[in-house]
Amino acid sequence: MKDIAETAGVAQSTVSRILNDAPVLIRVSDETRERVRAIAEQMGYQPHPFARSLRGAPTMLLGAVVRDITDPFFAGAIEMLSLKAKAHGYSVVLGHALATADEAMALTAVLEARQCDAIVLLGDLREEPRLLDDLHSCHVPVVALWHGSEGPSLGFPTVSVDNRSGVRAALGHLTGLGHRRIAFLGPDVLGDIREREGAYRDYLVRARIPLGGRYIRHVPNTVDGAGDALCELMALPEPPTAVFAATDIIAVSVIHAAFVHDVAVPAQLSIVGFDDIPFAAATVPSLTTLKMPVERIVTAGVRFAIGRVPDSIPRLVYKPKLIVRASTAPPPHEG
Amino acid sequence: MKDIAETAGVAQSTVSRILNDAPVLIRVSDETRERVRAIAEQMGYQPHPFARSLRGAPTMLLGAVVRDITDPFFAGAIEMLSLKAKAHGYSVVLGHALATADEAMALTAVLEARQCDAIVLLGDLREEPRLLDDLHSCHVPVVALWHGSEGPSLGFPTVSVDNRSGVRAALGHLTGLGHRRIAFLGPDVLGDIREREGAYRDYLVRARIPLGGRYIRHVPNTVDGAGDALCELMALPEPPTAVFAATDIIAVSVIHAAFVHDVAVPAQLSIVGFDDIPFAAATVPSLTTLKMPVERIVTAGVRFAIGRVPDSIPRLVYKPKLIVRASTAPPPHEG
DNA sequence: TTGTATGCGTTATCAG
DNA sequence: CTGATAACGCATACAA
Repeated sequence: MKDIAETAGVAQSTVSRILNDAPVLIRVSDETRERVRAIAEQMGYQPHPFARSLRGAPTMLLGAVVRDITDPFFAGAIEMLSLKAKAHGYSVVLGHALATADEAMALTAVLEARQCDAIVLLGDLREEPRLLDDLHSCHVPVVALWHGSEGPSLGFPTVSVDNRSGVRAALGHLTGLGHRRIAFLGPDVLGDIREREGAYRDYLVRARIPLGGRYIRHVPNTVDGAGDALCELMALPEPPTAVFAATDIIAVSVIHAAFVHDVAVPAQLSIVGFDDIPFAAATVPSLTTLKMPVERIVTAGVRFAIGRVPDSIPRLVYKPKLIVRASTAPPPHEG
Repeated sequence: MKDIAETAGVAQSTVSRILNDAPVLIRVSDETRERVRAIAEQMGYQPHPFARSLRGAPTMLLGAVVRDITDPFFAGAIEMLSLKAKAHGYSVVLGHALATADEAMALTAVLEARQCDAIVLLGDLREEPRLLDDLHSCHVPVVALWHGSEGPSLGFPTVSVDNRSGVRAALGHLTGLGHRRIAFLGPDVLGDIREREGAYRDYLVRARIPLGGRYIRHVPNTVDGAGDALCELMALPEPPTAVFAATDIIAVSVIHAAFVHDVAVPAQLSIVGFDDIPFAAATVPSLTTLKMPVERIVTAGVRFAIGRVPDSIPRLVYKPKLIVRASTAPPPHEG
């Protein structure tokens, strides 16, 4: 910018004013303006954001701390975040919260994130208390996405999916088909998933299907995590006729395990997932699931992140939508 | 830092020296050092990276431009990149190169990336010539991952998978099982994928299986992209007995389409993919595919990105590994 | 309408 | 051994 000022024969401050479209209060002669603009263009001038932020300007950086980027669901969420952020001129820098990371790493992630204008948490990070503590003592706004809508407040704005509504839709679909022995498979973690389990229990009680938790199994959220659990369930004297999987990944795992163990889907066992990841449409058979309102959740999150900080600590919730595909059917006739 | 200098009653430059472990040439009295360190600790001092980089220090930021974050394969690659980068103290900022983005957006991505110490390209970006041009006129090192190992040089270091070796392994496996009518389904894009198609053609010629490209179909790299192509192929007078899919995503699409159209896998049709995404182990049936040496490729990429710039423009290549699962079997008997 | 001067947080240089 | 000062690139209050 100094160079361009010299070339144009004006002061550097003038250049700054012109290039930043300074308030109309300060009028610059059109002649000078044009000349400077032309030279800047020709010299390929690039503003240096760091110098700007040194002066107190926002860094236009959004920190994203993701529970697991490998999870296709979060990968999609990140893409959406990146998109929405860019729409506001922001870029996304990745922090990590890998479960395997020691606490020092979590700390580092935050330190590096400190120069962001805001931090977006994706997925339930309550397993990293150290990180959350750090975040609380952080001056930038923090917003938590998919942390679950119930339970004690985290201290920052939260926007989640309406898990109860989703579970109602899924179980309503299954009971509507005639199912009564409906199993639940989900990871044993806090937050969003736990809420789905709670909603499942509540629904059954209210629908007068007293299972007493016999059909609940905790499995890791991986594509090969549900095999053993499914075997156990199908070996019961009264095996379930349907499985509600807390995530599509688990649903995929169940479908695969069912195939391996010769359990016909959906003839013998119906399966419902949660998330509607891209693969859900391409499983064999394709998966009935709940479509996550990703765009709305991310949009709201970005608004909280870069908008004015609200006085209260809002908790937003959006409803998922049931997508009926080929993995659900009426239960087999009692034999 | 000014505060801590005042509190300690020393000059701010002294603090800087101490906190940065300045060269031993300059010795600071242990007493002062300890005192300053203690105060810094207690005041929770955080260095401000932007101010540092203003002075010419590296930003410790790695720009990642990825073709499609939603692609589970790239999601895994990004995670690995993030991991390896952090091992060297770097963070990753996301650029986007969505196919739908207009050129201005691609430009923006680069501009924003300019303050990174290096830029890592993931996947073939040759469809964004504007972006590549920008990158060439960029001062920071650029390294391209998964851009393919053949064809004209991009002008920056490239590290890719050995597509020919992978294709040989896959087709060798299929021909070893007795297949001769092997179809190829892949996206019609340049780079890595095109190389696989070329290697497929070459292999068949050398194996004296003259198909003349009758079994080649170009399909989008999506989970629902292969349906029509598969129908066409199976409707041929001599339908293929095996499909080599250029990516696991396409393979998943083929498996699903086969199921929908009552084509038995692998009894009637064997399928091989490429990448070994996590889902490949959980398809129905599980997918025979080529495991991508992600860690080695990313490690090499990071080395090029943050290491000394080599005088030549290296092109590294790592071999994938065939993983035989349940989607391949001998072809059906000719009826 | 434009130029000068200052400061943001650091580090490097030079003087003390 | 340590303090003062300049410089990095930019924006702005103030002077001309």
